[in-house]
Order: sequence, then structure tokens, then C-alpha cells
Amino acid sequence: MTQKRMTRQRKAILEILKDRKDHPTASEIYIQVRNRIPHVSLGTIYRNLSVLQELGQVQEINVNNNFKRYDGNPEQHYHFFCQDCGSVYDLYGSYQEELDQIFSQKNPHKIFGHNADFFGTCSHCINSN
Amino acid sequence: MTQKRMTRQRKAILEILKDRKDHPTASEIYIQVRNRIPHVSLGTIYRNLSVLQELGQVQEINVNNNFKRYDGNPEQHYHFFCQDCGSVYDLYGSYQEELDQIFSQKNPHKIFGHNADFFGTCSHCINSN
DNA sequence: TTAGTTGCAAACGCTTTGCCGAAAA
DNA sequence: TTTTCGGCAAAGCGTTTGCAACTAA
Repeated sequence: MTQKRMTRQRKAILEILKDRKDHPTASEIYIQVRNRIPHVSLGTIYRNLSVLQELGQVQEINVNNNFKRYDGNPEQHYHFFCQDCGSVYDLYGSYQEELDQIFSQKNPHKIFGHNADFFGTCSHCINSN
Repeated sequence: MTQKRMTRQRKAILEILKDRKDHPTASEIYIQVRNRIPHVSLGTIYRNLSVLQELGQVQEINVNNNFKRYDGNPEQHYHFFCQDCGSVYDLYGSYQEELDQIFSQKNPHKIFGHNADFFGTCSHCINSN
């Protein structure tokens, strides 16, 4: 990996991502970065998100295959997807290591870890019905 | 939902998907369907995969955001992604309902279910090193 | 007969990339 | 001064869609 520099653009993206509790798309981040740096380009957003991922400061989330979302929390944690409004939330609760052991015993592969995504109706949508 | 017809194309896609143990992409399916129906089009593959999903006969798998993969096994089951060769396998072992309960207690959302993807090195890659 | 389906090709939408001037270190 | 980075715009690429002809039921 080559030497990385902390540019204004990269710093802005990282700060915005750490501030937000939700998991914005690249273009949502773009809109917000433009408030600070009006002539920033979408290409710059994508390039920096990729660098920040390599550096382990940001996680990419696969909601579905339409577009990627980004998470400023690099810790291992699960996500919840609301089927009604499409929002993505972090879940409270710890990583379930037992799962890796259970499935290691039943399968021939060397399992290093897992991701889990929960789905249902979020608290906001429950209350607005 | 409107009435669905079992066309040659739809039948071919379904049969191919049920036969394969791996989880092909739309264009891999396209290549195989062309052996039976030379003038089939990619658009037809996509449209039928979408219909077969609605009918609950096929599952869509999000490997990463580059493209979708399809699974001819509509049962709830977990997947394993090999980080070395990129293959996707079905895992043996049952759905862990407890997970839904554990995280329902710790979070304000109504959880209906979850997906889990495991990763590591597959048995084939272990043996070839 | 008729409504769903197909092939073809164009359109889409998110993401990546080439180029060259700008700016971290 | 060197080398990474950014802005801009074009290209890439998997997926979707409009349309007229076709076909399962």
C-alpha cells in the first residue's frame, strides 16, 4: 500500500461518516461534503471511501445490489434493515462467536467469521402506524 | 400478481438453477440457457429470475455489489464465501432462530428474521495449498 | 382469443477511470 | 521537489425497460 495523505476531502468524508448514525450512500455523503467543499466531485468521494476502507476506518454495507452504503463504525456489529422505509440501523448486542464454531463443525470449510443482517419493521415505522 | 406462464425459457432457467450446486450470476445462467435456446436474450434471463423470485422458487444472493447471484434452493439456509477463490457454497446446519430473539430483546425494532454469510477459506482451497 | 412473454436494442444508474493541474509532506 | 490527490468528464458495466411480434393457456 502506498503512502496516504490526509486531505481536506478525505478528512471531511471521514468526519461526516463518524458523525452520522445512519449509513449513507456515496451520493448522500457527496451532498454533505459539498456544504464544506463546494467543488468536490463524486469521483473523489468514491476514491476516498475506497481508501478509508483499505485503512480500516470505514465499512461498506451491502444493502442490496442497487448501491453501497457506508458505515463510519469499523467495529464488528450487526445491522437491521427496515422493510417498510428502507432505513439501515446498527444493532445493539455482541458478535455471536458461537455461530462460527457451530457451522465450522458441520462444514468442511475454515470459517473465520460471519456477517448477519436482520430485517423487519423499525421502531419508527411501528410507531407511525 | 398476474397469471404466470411456464415458458421454455422460464423452465430452462429453473432447471439449470436446480441442477447447479453453486450460485451462478445472470450471465452465467444466460450462457447455459443459450445451449438450449440459442436466441434467448439476457433481458429474458433477468425478467425470469425476477419472476421466479416472486414465486419463491429462487433466491437472490448479494455477494458484493458488483453483481447478483442466484440460488435454486428456496429454503432458508446460510452461505459461505471463500476469500481465496471467490466461490459461494451452501452451508449445512439449521437456521438459528435464537438470534432473532436475542436481538429483539436488545433493540426496539420488530425483527422478522435474518441472513448470515460466513467467510473464510473453502475446503478446496485448503487442500490445494 | 388474449394477456403474458420474448428478442432486440436502447436506456439507466451507480461506480470507475484517464488526464492533468493542484497540493500534501 | 516529489508523489499523491482532486476535479471534470467520459467510460464501464450489470441491470432494466420500451416496443412489436410471438405464444401459452
